[in-house]
Amino acid sequence: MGLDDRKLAVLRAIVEDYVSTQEPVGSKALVERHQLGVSPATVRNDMAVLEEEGYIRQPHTSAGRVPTDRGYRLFVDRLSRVKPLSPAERRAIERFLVGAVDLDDVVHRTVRLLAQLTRQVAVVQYPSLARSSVRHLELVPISTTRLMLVMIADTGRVEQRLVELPGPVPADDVTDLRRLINEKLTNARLSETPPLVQALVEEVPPGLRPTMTTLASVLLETLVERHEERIALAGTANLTRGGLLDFQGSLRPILEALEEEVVLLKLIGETEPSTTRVLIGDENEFDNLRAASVVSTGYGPGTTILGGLGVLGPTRMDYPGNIATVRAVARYVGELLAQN
Amino acid sequence: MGLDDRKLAVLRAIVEDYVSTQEPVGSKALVERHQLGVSPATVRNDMAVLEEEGYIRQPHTSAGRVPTDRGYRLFVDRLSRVKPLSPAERRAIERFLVGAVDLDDVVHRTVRLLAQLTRQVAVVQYPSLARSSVRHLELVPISTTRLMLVMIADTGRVEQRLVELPGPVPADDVTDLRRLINEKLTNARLSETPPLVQALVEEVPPGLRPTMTTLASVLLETLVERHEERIALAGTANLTRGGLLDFQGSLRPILEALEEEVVLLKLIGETEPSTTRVLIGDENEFDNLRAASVVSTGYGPGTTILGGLGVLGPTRMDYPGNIATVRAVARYVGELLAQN
DNA sequence: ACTGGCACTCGTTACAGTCGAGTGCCAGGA
DNA sequence: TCCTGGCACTCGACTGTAACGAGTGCCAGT
Repeated sequence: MGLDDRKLAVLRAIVEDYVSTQEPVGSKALVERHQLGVSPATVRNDMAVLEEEGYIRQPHTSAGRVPTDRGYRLFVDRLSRVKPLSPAERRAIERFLVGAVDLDDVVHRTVRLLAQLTRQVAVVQYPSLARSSVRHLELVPISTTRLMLVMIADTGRVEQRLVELPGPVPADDVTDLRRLINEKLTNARLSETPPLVQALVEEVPPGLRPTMTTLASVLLETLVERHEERIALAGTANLTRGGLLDFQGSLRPILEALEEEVVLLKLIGETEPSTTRVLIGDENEFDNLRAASVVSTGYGPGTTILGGLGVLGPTRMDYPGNIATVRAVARYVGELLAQN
Repeated sequence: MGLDDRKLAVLRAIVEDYVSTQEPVGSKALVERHQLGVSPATVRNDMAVLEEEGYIRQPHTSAGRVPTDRGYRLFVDRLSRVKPLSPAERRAIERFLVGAVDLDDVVHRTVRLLAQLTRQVAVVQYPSLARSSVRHLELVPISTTRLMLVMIADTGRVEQRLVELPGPVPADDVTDLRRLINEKLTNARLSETPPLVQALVEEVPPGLRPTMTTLASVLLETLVERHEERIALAGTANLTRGGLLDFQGSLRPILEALEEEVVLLKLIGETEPSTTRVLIGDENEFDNLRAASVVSTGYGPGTTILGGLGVLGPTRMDYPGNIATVRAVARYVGELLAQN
């Protein structure tokens, strides 16, 4: 449909103004604040077309225009100019992330940083187990019939499980098992371990067979089935900015969605390498989040993606700014993990 | 002063009605809904006294009465009757907590359970490190100059830290160190470890002295200084119940407070053994939480207190019910940890 | 193709009036 | 002495009306 350059410029101006003022924007205000070079009347005609095409709408007959989800989509795809981070922001990122002592610390600092910079709700997924490798497996005897299985991933993530053995196992055997398991599994990708674990059961001396079988089932559970991805969240208080105009007056559905890890994972976890994904309002598959937008991307050392991170806020958000920030933070975190 | 039995009964009735209806309660409605045996006029006189004493107040001249923080306090201390849990609730608790596979799981299930039963925001502190003992310390070689130190506490909590060694250390020495450290520290209370760690440095053969010194400082940091208590939260969506009448219209300060772990720890972490603490509105030391109440208690196996748990909600909350629930959940969690 | 002008819409605000829940007080009765 | 019924009063909530103004759509003119 005929959307000439000026009409696109008008849409861009409407989005930018509405995002910053939070109020429906009218034709007069528009020509005053942007150099469009035409009169309000002309702008009104353009607006009428934009409305017909579904990019903007009028809350009330006598009010200005507001972008629709479709309008934001067009804005994000074709109209927004990249907004480079300010030096202050770059400095903030570095200052914030330097000095993290362990993985938990990195994730916590990252999520807080994101929330602070974007003034939105920030979500960071812990490095996904499925995509990492085994650095070391440790068997710690608790009693003669109980072991603590500790798995250390190359990302620094640590998982542990208590194992009830079928019968008493002497310390020497535990040592043997530990050696055997580490020989076979160290450096293996977690997603590739199941056949290796199966093979382990076969290789073990007959006396240890029952013990190894028990261990194997726990191993599989810990390494693979238990995809319990962890998530960190920060900045929920930012949801209350903008009075209750955003989110049509009720934070309830948003808060509910934020409590479901499954939902958050779907939102930020399914990212293709080096893309920044933007989900606007309706595009979201969860009813509770129809009034929200999500900007997310993957992070990891180099080109590997270990997890996702992103921000969630009202559809009326600063897309260019948030996209830039999310990307920058993801890159810094990736570098940090690479040093590990 | 003279608060005779009937005046107290009136106060109790006001609290109960206000909590359930969320609306200022008038004298007429009171006599209708409770068997007070007197006329509205009499109740009005009593109300006048209660107001003078600061237990209730009138939002507007022509409205009913609402309890003040002081009124709730009196209610909690002297007027509320214990509300036994319903069988359904008991069943819910058991069903919910059975089947937890590890500590993380226990804590997560507990906090969700609490939120669901009380319909408030639930907070659960992870078993405090300071109060637990060392079950095992593991040294995992990552490279010749790097170790992963893993500490397993008797509560099932696991902490790990990466250690950069001053120089390469052969595997045999690592084994020796592991044995030595475990000999001295296993079963020690974390709060009592510092002198033991110091002693360790002296006992080690001179060749391992520098390595042990490095290890010691990380150990101290991990075991003692790094009091990084962890917290789980659930049910924030419950804050939006009761429209925006509670919390004087703005969730902001509450949400901000809930993001500060320090604040939460102060709220639920400082509990004396087997007491249930109730903080009502003003009594709270944080300005952000002036409009909220907190019911909290400690939990742990037997009489030891390993951490705190509780709920946070509007001052207008069902104190007897929440107190009963918090206590019951704490007891069940304690039993669960004892089995460990 | 753009612009100025004009009639129109409709949400917002202000104001006045009514209604009613709830109160305080008082005089009378157990 | 304590309780009760009655009564005047207060004041927030709601309703209806009117004025205002931001913003629009349309049209005729350049």
